[in-house]
Formats: sequence, C-alpha cells, structure tokens
Amino acid sequence: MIGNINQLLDNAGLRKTKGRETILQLLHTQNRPLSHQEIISRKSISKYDRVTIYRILETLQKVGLLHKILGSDGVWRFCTHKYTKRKKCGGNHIHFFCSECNQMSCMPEQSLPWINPPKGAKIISKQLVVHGVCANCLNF
Amino acid sequence: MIGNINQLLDNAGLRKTKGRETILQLLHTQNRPLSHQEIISRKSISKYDRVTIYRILETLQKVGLLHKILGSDGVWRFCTHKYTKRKKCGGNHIHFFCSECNQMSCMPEQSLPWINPPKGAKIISKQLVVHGVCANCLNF
DNA sequence: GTTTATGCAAATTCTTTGCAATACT
DNA sequence: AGTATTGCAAAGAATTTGCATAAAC
Repeated sequence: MIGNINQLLDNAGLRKTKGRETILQLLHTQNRPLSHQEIISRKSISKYDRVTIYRILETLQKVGLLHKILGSDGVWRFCTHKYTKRKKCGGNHIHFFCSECNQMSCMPEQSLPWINPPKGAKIISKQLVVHGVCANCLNF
Repeated sequence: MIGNINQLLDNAGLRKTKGRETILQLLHTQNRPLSHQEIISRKSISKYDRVTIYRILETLQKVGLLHKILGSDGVWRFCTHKYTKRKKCGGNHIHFFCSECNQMSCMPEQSLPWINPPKGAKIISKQLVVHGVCANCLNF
C-alpha cells in the first residue's frame, strides 16, 4: 500500500515525505472526506504542525491527488479519488453532509446533473452538497 | 417598499429596526447573493457595527427571510427569496459562482435535481453551486 | 416599564506568511 | 550539494461572546 502511495507522489512530481504519505494513506483508507481539523486530530497526524498539514493538503489538491468540497458548515473537506472510476475526476460526485455529526460522505452512485451555463459564462466545476441527517444520527 | 419590508419583519415576529430594514431592502433590490463583506461595504450599511450585521443576517436567515449559500471561496452569501415562486423555498435553486470576480448569481430557471438519500438518511436541503467564469470576466 | 437589539471591546478560531532548520533526491 | 519541505513564531482575517447602552414594543 505504501508503495502504491509513493508511486502516486512520484507520478505527481512531488517528493516523498512521511507527512504526505500518511495523509494520503489516511484519506485513502477513509470512505469520506475529512476536514483539516478531523485530519490533524488523528493520532498518526497530530505530531505534524498544523501549518504543514495546511500546506500538504493544498499541495496534494493542486496536483490532483485530492479534491476538496465545502460542507454546509463552511469547512473544507478533502478526499482522494478512489470512489470514482475516472482518474482525474476532480471529485465529480454528490456529497452528503450530516448536520448532526458534521460528517460528510460521498454519494458516488449518483452523478451530477447537466447544467446550462448562464449566458456567455463558462462552467468549470459543480458542487452538489446534500444537507440532512444521516442514518446514524436519526436513531438518537 | 419600506412598508412591504416592515410587513415581512412583522410577520416573522421580529422588531422593526433600521438595520434590518436596510439590509432586507438592499438584498431585495439586489439580484444576487451578497457576502457579509459585500454588505458591510455598502454606504447604506457601513455605519452599522460588523457584529450587528452578523447578528442581523443570522436572525433574518433563521426566520426564513433570507437564505444563505456558500461560494466556492468558503464565504457565505445571503439573498432574499424573491427569485422563487414559493414563499418558503429555502433558496431552492442553483447558484453560479464566478471565480474571477468572486460574485455569485442565481440561476432560478433551472431546478435542483431529485436525489436519492443515502440509506436511512433524511435530506433537508440541497446546495448546487456551479463554479466558473462569468460572461463579464471572460471578456477580459 | 420590560424586553430585545445594538455597539464596543476583547476573545477565539482559522488560515497565511516569513524564515531558519531539516529532509529529500 | 542543491532544492523542496517542514516547524515555529507571528501576523492577519473572520467570527463569536459578554456586557452596558439604546431602541422597540
């Protein structure tokens, strides 16, 4: 698995550092997007400086190894691309945000709708965040 | 017009204050959602304290006179409901966000798609923000 | 007169910047 | 050895809280 991740960094032309590996590993293992705060409060990550985490997330996102989505709480969350088939998808799927536990999850089965751009405008990407209460939280 | 706005505040069970009236008036006149910063930099608003503006926006949004949407810059924007037919729509339409000028606009003609909730979850609302470059900015 | 909203000061939180020390190739 | 990344300190921005004053009912 680590070999795999190093490969990703290599292909992206980035140096292989412990921090980047650990974060990629974490997000790969996770099945939902994590915020900066969620990431830094993991035992495996907490030894790194917050600034470093900001920079790693920024870097990985820029080269396309991560994408970021905004929760309806205004906080960015990051996740890997493993839930989509295409390689450079840019996070092209719907996300669900639970307002009870503030956790976000991916809804990869449903695709984003086609949108007609405003007159003369160019569409770059779309973010559809569904806001609600997840199954877990509904039971309490 | 002011009479109209006072009516809205009244119906919502809120006291009629100059600040609330002015902000509602501004957003009613505007044809796009405005951020806290955009709002407070208006001449008619700048005399109020930033904290007051935060609280007014919060209050108006809570009683349903405004809704808020997040731009892909992570900043909340507020707008009235005048662009939708239904009274308590909760901002149920698509928004366009231009990453050049950072301005948001409404796309009221197109409606939000139907989404299947994750198993056992309850959907409360949906936010679809289309990210791109507006007609104006494309020409420069 | 009582209750609610506002203004001000200060605290808190989140994010960014600069630079020296360290790690990677 | 040379370059990119990290850690630390500090700056900056956005937002929230507490409380006294002022405005609305």
